[in-house]
Amino acid sequence: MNIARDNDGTVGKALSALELVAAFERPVRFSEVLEHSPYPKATLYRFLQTLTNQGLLQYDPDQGVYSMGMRLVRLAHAAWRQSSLAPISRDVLDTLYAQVGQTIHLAQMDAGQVLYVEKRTAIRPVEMFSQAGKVGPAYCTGVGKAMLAYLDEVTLEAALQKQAFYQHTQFTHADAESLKTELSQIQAEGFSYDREEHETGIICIAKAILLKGRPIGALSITTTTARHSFDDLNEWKQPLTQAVEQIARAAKDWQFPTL
Amino acid sequence: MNIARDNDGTVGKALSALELVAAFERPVRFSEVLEHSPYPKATLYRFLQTLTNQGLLQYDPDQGVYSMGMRLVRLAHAAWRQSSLAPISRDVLDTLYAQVGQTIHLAQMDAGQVLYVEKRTAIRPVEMFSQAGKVGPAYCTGVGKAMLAYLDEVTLEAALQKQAFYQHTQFTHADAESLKTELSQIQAEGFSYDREEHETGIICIAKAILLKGRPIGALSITTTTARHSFDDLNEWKQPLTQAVEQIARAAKDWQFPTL
DNA sequence: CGATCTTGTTTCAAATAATGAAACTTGATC
DNA sequence: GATCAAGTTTCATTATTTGAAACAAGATCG
Repeated sequence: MNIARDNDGTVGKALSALELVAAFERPVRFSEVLEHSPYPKATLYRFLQTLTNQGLLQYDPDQGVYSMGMRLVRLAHAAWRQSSLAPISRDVLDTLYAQVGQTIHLAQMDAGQVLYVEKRTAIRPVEMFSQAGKVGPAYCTGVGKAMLAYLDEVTLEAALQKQAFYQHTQFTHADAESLKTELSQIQAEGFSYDREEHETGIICIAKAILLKGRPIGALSITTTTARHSFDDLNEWKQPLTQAVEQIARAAKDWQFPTL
Repeated sequence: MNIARDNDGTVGKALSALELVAAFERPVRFSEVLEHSPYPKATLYRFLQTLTNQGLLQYDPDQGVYSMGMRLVRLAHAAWRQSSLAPISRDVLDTLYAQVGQTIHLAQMDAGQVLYVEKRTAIRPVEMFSQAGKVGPAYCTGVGKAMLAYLDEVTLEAALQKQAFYQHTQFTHADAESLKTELSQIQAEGFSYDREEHETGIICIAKAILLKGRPIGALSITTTTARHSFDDLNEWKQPLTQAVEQIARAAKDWQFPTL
């Protein structure tokens, strides 16, 4: 396995064109995509045409705009069911939420980023894809750091390359060195914390879900500085650990794919 | 735009290989995929490799199995947000659910099939991707028939080609002719019904969501024969119509992509 | 223990598909 | 009616894909 190159011929290029459209987060004209594209006009044009034929994009002839296609939703449903931790963690999350009454996130690693696959919140019970499928940074979230802490040397380096180290708050790690120091601490301690590193006032405690020593996901309990102190977070260690262990056990049985 | 061919060169073939894996609904060995594949060994092998590199598939070296990749979930999140009716329909569905207290489905058309993008149920409030992304047949569901009824001649014929006409119950339409007769009736009436055509004991009333005369989705209220009669369904005509109109209005503002 | 499958991976010349500069079409704008 | 911008098509060149066959690595068996 190479160091994640996008040298996958036509398929790789077409997918990068798809990402180009996705990045806009709204329907886009051909010319807009072209501006952000490394491909010549005719080439990009054919990519978008192919992607549209394939249902990965949708084309609105009235407005002349492309948007993301619904076939992706169908495919993601299959992905979510067969290789996310979410389906097997449902009951565990329900129980944990009943115990702690705080926002809970279940995340997995994807291309160096944190991908949320399930969530429990009081505010709005049903939010579907608006929650699952969301991505976040790894270097400044509880779940992200929890998973990074258990990656092997090679995978970790690859993941660190992809971190932006954008200074979200004054507490955000500024570089890989600073982050690495905390990672070894997390591994020793078994718990990861977000101390307002991503958003001011938001703190969390997280723990990695391990399968054969490799992190297959992470679970976090989130709160605010207004309601809880850093020390309060530790009171959830026990229920969090229990939930993580239950998910790990379920994953082992369900021959879960390792990363 | 051609009649939806999969003559999209390498990209089309690679995606059909992806669908092949998706169809298993579980992690699969290379040889299992090969058995169901029209491609020669080496070709399929390279497809799976490329798809894995691209994160559309995941490969577990321990078990030697491929499963669907998490990149799909990330992409689908973008698709769901920018081109599904779900985000703009959230409040409308909440209101409708509060009014009728029955299971509600919001669906769109994808490749001749019904794709559910949002749902409200009493049983389990949060189910995420296990609900959204699900697909169902068009010819024997309320939402499916509602949308089919408003398709133009050409698109309808293409869609009808893709219907299986599997006899789920004794009430299921057996062929395109029988279905077409009902479609014109639905168009005249404005409402579509599922009279135990998909599952015994399950009935629903549905209505298409139109934008510029074209169906961009459909909304349905489902119940059981145990609790309601066919006539009872008509009591929901008013709230259903109101909800459909609200969604249509929201879609118009948000320059929603037409199918 | 060596022979024989079975499954997965690589090779390489031939076949095919992708590429992109440029020409062309369409429709809007001045 | 001339000019400009956006989108689409063409076609010779170039690069990628293709797949039969050889190869490797385990399993299974006599």
